[in-house]
Amino acid sequence: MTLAKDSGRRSGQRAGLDRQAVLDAARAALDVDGVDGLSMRAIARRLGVSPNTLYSHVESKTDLLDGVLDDLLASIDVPPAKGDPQRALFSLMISTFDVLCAHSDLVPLYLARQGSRGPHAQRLGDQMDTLLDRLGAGTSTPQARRALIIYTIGSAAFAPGRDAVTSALDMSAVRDNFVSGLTWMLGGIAADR
Amino acid sequence: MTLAKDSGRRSGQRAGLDRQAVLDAARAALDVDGVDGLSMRAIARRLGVSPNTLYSHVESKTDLLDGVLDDLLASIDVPPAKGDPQRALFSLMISTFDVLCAHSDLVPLYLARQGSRGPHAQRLGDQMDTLLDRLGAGTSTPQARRALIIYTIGSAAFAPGRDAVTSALDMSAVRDNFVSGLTWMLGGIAADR
DNA sequence: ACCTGAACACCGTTCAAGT
DNA sequence: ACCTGAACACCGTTCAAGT
Repeated sequence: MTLAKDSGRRSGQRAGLDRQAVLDAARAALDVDGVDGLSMRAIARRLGVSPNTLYSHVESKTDLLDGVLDDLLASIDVPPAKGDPQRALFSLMISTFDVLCAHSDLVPLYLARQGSRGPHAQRLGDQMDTLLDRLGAGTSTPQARRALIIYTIGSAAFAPGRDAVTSALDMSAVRDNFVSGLTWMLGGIAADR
Repeated sequence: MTLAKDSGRRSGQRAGLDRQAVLDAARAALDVDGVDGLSMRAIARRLGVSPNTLYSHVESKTDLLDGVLDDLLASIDVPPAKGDPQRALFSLMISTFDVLCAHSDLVPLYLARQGSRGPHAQRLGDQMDTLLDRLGAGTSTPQARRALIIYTIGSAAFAPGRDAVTSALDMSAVRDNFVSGLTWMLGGIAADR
């Protein structure tokens, strides 16, 4: 029943973990048990290891959450900066929304730390900047980027969570609503040019 | 030093609390210690009462947070629905942003429960609806309301927290940035009419 | 009805010690 | 360097009992 609780390991014996293994276990815990599964002790249990060994691979719970989050952002496909920049921005933000929505209960924790500074978040921000420049946002590119990020992350946080009773119809309404707001905002940005 | 820890009360003796007294203590704890002060045990300590007596006046911690939040929203001044609806919406959202910003560390908890359904939140939503109708949003009024709420709450969540080292200059830049996005979004909504 | 002590099942993190 | 047991200082909540 209890999976690998007493693994019979003595003090000096290794379990063969590294940072990525811990992050992977955290993601698995998140997928199965939601944000409640993201406790140090639950992750350690899942790895068959005592809670404090996580600190050999991760600085703190905050550090772990940052890692999980950036791993999540890795699965956003960044479209090439060709063609209509407004269309490209549109699909980039929708991709981000979809990925974050799949873990909407994690997003408020994300917000609490004011966004990640991980490499994948950086990559997304850079791509947004070049697209906004090409759209003609000019000197207001940083403000536009920030507004789009806030709206997208906020929308994902407001999306129905994993435990909510939500029909596919409700979910598509939420998505349509996100698209409406995104259209308004992008339209406003483009009109300023 | 420890304020009213052992108050010498025996089992049957009342402390004279009611729901509002608990909510007030919670707000005081929030103002002094930030969101970390918002634990049942810390609030009880502040009231000189044992932790479990809070459950005589509050259903759960979630219920308490809802109460604190709606008390906060009460201090948003809702402008009369006269004059230019776009200007009125503008100032309504900015008032909301300012109030939420004063407790930006609370906002992610707010988001996690997808907004409050308290009486004051209701009042704000109703006012937004009438203003959006007067702006000519028509059938897209619900989407516009939702987009504006998400952007405003998200912006407050992203505002620098109480412990961050933030100059007044940074804070006003954050506010200016919020205004930029709000302008774009309102412009987009009005242009659809 | 309101409050108490005690308990339950948890947290994140640190520390000394073992290999 | 990686892992352990034990401990510290917390959580939210429930339960039986007292007035």
